[in-house]
Amino acid sequence: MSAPSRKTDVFQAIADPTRRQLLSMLGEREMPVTVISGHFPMSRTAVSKHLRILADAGLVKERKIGRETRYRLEPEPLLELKRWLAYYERYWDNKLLALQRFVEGDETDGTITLVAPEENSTRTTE
Amino acid sequence: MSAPSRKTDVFQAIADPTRRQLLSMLGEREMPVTVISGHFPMSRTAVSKHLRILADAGLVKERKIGRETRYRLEPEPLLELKRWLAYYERYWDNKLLALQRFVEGDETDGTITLVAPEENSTRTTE
DNA sequence: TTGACACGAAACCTTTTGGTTTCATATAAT
DNA sequence: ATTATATGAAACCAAAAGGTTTCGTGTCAA
Repeated sequence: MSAPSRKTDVFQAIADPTRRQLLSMLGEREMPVTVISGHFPMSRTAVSKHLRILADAGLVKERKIGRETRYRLEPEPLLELKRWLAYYERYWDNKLLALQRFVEGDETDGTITLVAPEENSTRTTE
Repeated sequence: MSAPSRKTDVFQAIADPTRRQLLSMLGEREMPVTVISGHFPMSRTAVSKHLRILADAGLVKERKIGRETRYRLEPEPLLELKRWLAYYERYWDNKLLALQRFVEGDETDGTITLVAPEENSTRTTE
């Protein structure tokens, strides 16, 4: 059970450039919101909302220290991305693609059936 | 130049579950729009728009055959994702994280400075 | 105990997204 | 020629995303 019913999809979470920047920033060290938001051209509240989305995806963890809340990277959910990507690795040596395109040369149904992960097994949004 | 100024961001392109499904479907074989859209609970036009977004991200290639347009997977842009992800691999053996958290034990500025890729080098949206 | 600070929640606004239906055009089939 | 098929473009719409400002609450400092 590597995807423990997270509220937000990892793919969705990393789609936003600001959030990717947040991740790389929090990978370096744990940081409180005000400090983090100092690095962005938007309001603290906006950054806070991005952090919430990342937290909902399990990509960051929060920890309260006195009056401040510190966030840090939680890389684990990225494994889902890694697994997804791993499926496509097989296309990177173009042999398989070359074969397929050869087969596709004629109109018939190709009969090759390999099933990709995701969308059938990784239904987190439900 | 692995990111030849694509119109759409790869991260953005794969954020949508329908589009991920499209990719896995087109990885198997080249297919015309009507056939593809038969597998989805939405209109052909909607699927067509998703295909356009994928094409703008370089993730699919189109090829006209008579009156039909066939689409197929173009995996290359996924390498950007792979590179991005590779950066975070270093966190998966938790040694680095453990070290950081140890350092973070006190309040001082940590001095550890490793720069993540993305957001500085990979500015496609501009 | 009075301020100042750190933060999230709420209400609100604008732009983007994901979808629809309708229409135009190119190609194939009769 | 005429009709049917395959597809994209356009106009439109509702909901989601990404922001903002304002307000309330908890915590630290004087």
